[in-house]
Amino acid sequence: MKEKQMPKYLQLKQEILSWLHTGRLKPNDQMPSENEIAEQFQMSRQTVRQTFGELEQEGWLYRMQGKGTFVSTPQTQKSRDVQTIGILTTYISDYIFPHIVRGAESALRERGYRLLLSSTDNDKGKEKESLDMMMSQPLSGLIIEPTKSAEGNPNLSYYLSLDYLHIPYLMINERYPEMNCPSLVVDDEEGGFKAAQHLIELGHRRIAGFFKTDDLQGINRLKGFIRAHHHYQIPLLPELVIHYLTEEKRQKPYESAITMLGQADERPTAFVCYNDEIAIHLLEAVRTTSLQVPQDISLVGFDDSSLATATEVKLTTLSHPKTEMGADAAKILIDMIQNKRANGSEMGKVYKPELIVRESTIQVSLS
Amino acid sequence: MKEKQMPKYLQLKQEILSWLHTGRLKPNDQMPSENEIAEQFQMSRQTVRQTFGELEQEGWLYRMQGKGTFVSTPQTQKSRDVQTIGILTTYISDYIFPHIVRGAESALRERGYRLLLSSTDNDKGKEKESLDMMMSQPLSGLIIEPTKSAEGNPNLSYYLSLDYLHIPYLMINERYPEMNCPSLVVDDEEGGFKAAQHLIELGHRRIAGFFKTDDLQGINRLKGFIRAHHHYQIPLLPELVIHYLTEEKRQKPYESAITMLGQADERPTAFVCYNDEIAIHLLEAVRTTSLQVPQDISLVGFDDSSLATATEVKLTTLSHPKTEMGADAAKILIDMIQNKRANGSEMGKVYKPELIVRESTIQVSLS
DNA sequence: CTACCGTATATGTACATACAAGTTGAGCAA
DNA sequence: TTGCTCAACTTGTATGTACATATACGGTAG
Repeated sequence: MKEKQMPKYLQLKQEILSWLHTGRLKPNDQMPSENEIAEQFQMSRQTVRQTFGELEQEGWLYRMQGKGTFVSTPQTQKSRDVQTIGILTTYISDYIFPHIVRGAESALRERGYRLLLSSTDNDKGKEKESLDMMMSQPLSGLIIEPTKSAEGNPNLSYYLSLDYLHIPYLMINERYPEMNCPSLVVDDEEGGFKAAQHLIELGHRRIAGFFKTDDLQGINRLKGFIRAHHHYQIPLLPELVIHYLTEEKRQKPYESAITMLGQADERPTAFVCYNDEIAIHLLEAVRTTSLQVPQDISLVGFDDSSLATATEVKLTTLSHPKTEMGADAAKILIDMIQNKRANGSEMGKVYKPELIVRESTIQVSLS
Repeated sequence: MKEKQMPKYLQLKQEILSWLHTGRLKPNDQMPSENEIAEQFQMSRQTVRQTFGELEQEGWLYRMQGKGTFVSTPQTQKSRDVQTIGILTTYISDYIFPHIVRGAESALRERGYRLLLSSTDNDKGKEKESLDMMMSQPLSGLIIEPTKSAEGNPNLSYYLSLDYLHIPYLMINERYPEMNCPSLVVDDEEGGFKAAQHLIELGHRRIAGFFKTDDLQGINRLKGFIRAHHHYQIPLLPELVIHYLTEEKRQKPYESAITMLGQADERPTAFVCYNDEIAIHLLEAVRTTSLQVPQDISLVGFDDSSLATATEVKLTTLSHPKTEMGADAAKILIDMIQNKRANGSEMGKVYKPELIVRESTIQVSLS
């Protein structure tokens, strides 16, 4: 009797599970009563109860006092094959993130994955919290848009624990060389270059730049902006380069622009803006003076957001993959999950931004 | 002895859980043996086993045959109490939904819940799919923004299964009287009324309305628009009321507006638009003629989105709670979960939209 | 027909006992 | 000291009983 190795209550469990799997018992069927089973299998009712107790815990059965024991409905039992993927983003509602999330969501849904969403509000503490909550239940993969990237990677050690748990992850909008994961980024340096190049080719020589410098995105755009000046051998005037922090975005660029526009003799003829939001903001600033866009000031934004075409003067801007990036992230992550390639920084992608010329930039009058 | 209502094995469970929470027992501490507990609490060893069994199932304890019973390490135990809540929305990236999601997400995260997000793209089939995937693992609650509401509730039977599973849910932006759940809605009829009222009080008499009529939101706004005309005894000209479907939103309102503006003698003096997006669109339409906003045409939008202030002429519009609504939905849902009130349509909320007067509406010249 | 009351039967709680099986450490023998 | 046995613990399995409590159903009084 080799089967004796398995305790009776487990043998009974196997037997009942086979009834369920073979369809001998269907959802909502009533089980034989505890006493019936006990008699049939020549065991005591308490042992049957032990078996039923485990099967109830695992969701196969449910019991109703006075009525009997029943088989659970399928959705409660076979919950196994849907996997979950998390997205950790900085600001859910701002700007272009909804488009990224949308791209990822639809790609995931098509492939039968669920999406967990959490935002960090660019707060390291919240980032840790969010990671904790996400990993509280089985997670198949994670898409991360990191927090405050220009200051390094605060939760690095935390992300490394993902490696330990063999949870594949990738990063969007940012790349950390020290982390061995794919990253999907826009070549912001190229974007900054193209923005400045476009204006220079239109004859502009005094170009102001407004860049948020507490994330790598802003710093890279600024780098490209500077490189274009060097490349075309245009002197870059320090007083025309404004950098600001996230907290200052409502005031500093606006006020700096007003100040610049007040100096009639050394006034810039074009603005390159960190993104469309700031561009719209500076468009306002220009309007408060007697100057006009694009006649007096040409304006270039970034990201090709919905704001860019909402204005009367449609913004010239640089494209951002948005939805495509989200969808790509989802696809690559699923590929990593299915092929068990938990690392693979070679799977990343770099998107080249395209210049979209609209109405906010014109040839400068050669006087 | 009122406490006698609770079975002994549950009383013991509470007691032991309190030991864990107060730190009297720390992770990896050894528990007293089953016999010791049995003697201390004057109960049989079997009863203690029943308690220990549940606590082990729930991850608080682990047992080693021959050695004893021990307290689990934190990561193993508290993985239990993170619950998941789903949001089912029509379009993730459009317009105001990101703000709703953001409000809900931050309220949920504060309270230790995770957020599952899924969008339906206003497709009944996808709605069913999304529901399936969401419920494939334990779900504590669901926030639903229903699909195509003006045509009835296609997946009604599906939602009723939520009742059966005792999953609390609520609806936002829409109310179905036949469903016994709370709903958070904006009083769109009131909004439509206020928009028209504002223009009427500014002296406008020929007011055109553009309404999307394949959801209740649009129909209610239209209702309010009509009611205002009746209330002020202004004749409502049928040719000035345009209704369109979601698929037509890019062409029909725009073209209708152009046509209207072409008729010099019977030209309307104001537009009420279904939302800010259409308002911006019609602002474009006006610009293509030689007319101006607000001098020739006053314009009222809906929802107070970011688009409303992106334009040169800031839009007069009606407020929408957005973030607040998302946060409220999350709070109410958590309340329902914690108080086991699976039904409770009385917990809903109706938001009164406020008129936000900006630059796109002016007093009509009394000629 | 309705309201009420048993009865039968189901699960829920509680206790007692017995033995199996794994762990530990004391104590003894080589 | 080393290696062994064995007693004394632990948890695991199994069975027995008893009573509480919820449900369904049939019969009876009104």
